Amino acid sequence: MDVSIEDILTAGSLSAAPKLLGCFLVRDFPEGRIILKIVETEAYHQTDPASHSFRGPTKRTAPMFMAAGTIYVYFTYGMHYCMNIVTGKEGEGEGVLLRAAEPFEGIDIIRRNRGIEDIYQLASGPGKLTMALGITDNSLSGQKLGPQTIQLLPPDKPVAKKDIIAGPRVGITQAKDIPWRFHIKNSPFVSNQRKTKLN
DNA sequence: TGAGTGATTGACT
DNA sequence: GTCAATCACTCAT
Repeated sequence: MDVSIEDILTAGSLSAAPKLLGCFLVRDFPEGRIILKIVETEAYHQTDPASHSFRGPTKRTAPMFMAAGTIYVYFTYGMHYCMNIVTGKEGEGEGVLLRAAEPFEGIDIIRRNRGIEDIYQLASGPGKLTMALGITDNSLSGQKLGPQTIQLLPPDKPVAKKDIIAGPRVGITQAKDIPWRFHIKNSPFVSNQRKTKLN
């Protein structure tokens, strides 16, 4: 079964988020190539009040309304960047937040980007993930995935459905039956969830 | 024009 | 387990 990245992304965020698990993020540095395997994602949709796109496009969120495959980087909490991949059709304001990844190749370079050694801490959170990828500003926001930026490659073998955990977020009133958050079962690389209210 | 907010992290108790 | 740091962006005056 051959599923292209394009097929995954154009299907919409709720469909794309679980399918992006196991995909690889590739970025080339002068020192070499780094590869990270996505282990945790979160879907965002214009109908989600928590989504940046909820109130329509602004100067900051404009990339989220661009074509599928566009990178949307935003700055938050005064110190952290988060990376989204735009999904769905142009103008829909859908995206998938990359929350955590497993270092796969170029670990030395990732360690240098992060400034720490612990492999389980290299990309186990949205802010850490961007840092591991060498994202230190929002210059990638609005650009397309690709060799000049960051490449997204399909999984070597698709993640089995039984190994994907879907967790609905709490605290939202709309579409609360839809699970927005996905991660790979038993992966030690998923983000630290101490702060999430998963009662 | 200014106050409030937040899809987090890491340091400290 | 608790809390401060820090700033772009939004919304309300």
